[in-house]
Amino acid sequence: MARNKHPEETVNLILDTAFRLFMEKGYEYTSVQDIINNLGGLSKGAIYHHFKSKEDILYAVTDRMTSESNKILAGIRDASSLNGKDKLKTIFKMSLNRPVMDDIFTVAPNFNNNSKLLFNILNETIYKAAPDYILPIIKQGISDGSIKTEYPEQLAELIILVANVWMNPMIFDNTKEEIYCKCMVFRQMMDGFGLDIIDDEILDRITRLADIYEERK
Amino acid sequence: MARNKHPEETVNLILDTAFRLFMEKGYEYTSVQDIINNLGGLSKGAIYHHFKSKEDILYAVTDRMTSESNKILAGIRDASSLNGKDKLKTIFKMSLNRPVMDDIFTVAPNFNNNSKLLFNILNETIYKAAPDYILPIIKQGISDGSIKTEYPEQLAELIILVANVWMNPMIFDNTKEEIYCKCMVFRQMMDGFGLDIIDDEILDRITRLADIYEERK
DNA sequence: TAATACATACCGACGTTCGGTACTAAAAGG
DNA sequence: CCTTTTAGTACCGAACGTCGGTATGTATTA
Repeated sequence: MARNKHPEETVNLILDTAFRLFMEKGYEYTSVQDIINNLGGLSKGAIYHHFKSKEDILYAVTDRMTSESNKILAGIRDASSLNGKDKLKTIFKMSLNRPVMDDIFTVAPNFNNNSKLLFNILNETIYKAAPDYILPIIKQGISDGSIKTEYPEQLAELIILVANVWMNPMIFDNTKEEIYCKCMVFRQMMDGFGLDIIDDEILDRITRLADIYEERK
Repeated sequence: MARNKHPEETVNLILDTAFRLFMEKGYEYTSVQDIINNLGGLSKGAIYHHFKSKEDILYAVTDRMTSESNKILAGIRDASSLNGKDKLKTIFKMSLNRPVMDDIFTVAPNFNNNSKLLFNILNETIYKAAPDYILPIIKQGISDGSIKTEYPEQLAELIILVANVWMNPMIFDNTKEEIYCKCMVFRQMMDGFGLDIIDDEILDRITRLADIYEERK
């Protein structure tokens, strides 16, 4: 294939293709040759020119999956008009209402045979999302009196772990009904921490997403 | 090496060696040849005689890790003298007081670069421990009035996921202090579900385990 | 003698490397 | 202003070493 004047287009093509294959077949069952064969003329050299390893491609793929989400989180975190508790509530609402969620749920990643991808998401959740986005909000909530806890770091971890991983219908392949039950248990958990922020609008949105995921199969 | 009259000894040797290497270097960075080199004379033929694949060895390793634990869980589940809530409490106490816990914590598995092992533990937790051991206890608790919930399946999942994964100091490489904080948040979560079963004895034992793990490094 | 426990030689597929080519854009020269 | 040079980038694809796995052989046991 001819040399591309805009190499970022080639990078994106590689990431698009790899993303699709990783989701369909799993990371370890997708060979570099598989990616090449689905690239439309590009060669092995092209891939290893832009990425230093197959694993490097996976990192770039997960980065692209989470970066947009993280931008939204940062925006809410840095907003000045809300107290801590309301910021948490806004986060749940906003991250569910992103249009890209429909896309991701339509692609329907297969986390079976995809331990590496799940591991990356888990690490991203615990070591980035929790300390960088949720923790500052909880700390603000402690200051402004809207949130009460002695252990903000751990509360941040637990909330985002449960929300991002356990309640993700793709990871554990849940039906709409199971997701609804999980939401209700999550609400009870949050209420137990004095965080009465899961309302019916959020419940509706989550079950609608689970619906999209379920219908696709 | 000469043929062993008791082949289960060879199987155990392979499992011991593989377990150690998987923990030290991670599953995917341990080659079958690595295992052979640490086996003391045994060859590839021996391994593929007793196991059908490298992945099969991993399954056997994780099975051995969880089987003893599961026997204890089954014993408590099937005990007739306790109500549901007390069974839950007993489970937390007993699984922490097993002597084998000290061993596992002294080996100190490395879950970095070990996504596949973590994935297996996660699956074991959600698809076996939760429905087979925790759920029956919660259902009994609902019958005898000691536990109240509308969503027993999801409550079982959440409790055992948080306890087995999030609060496991090996998985997220926590210090003793962090584990103590996690326990306190876990206690608050359980209290929120009306399950006031985490007492000071359990807290002490957990932090002592985290201590053993921390000192080893 | 049949089945089992292992050894050895070998296979194709894999991720990665590397010498090389083709193209582009900017500098240099006319 | 147009051409030539030059250096750097985008990409190619054969080759390499290692991997998980298999086929076959051999000695031991029941």
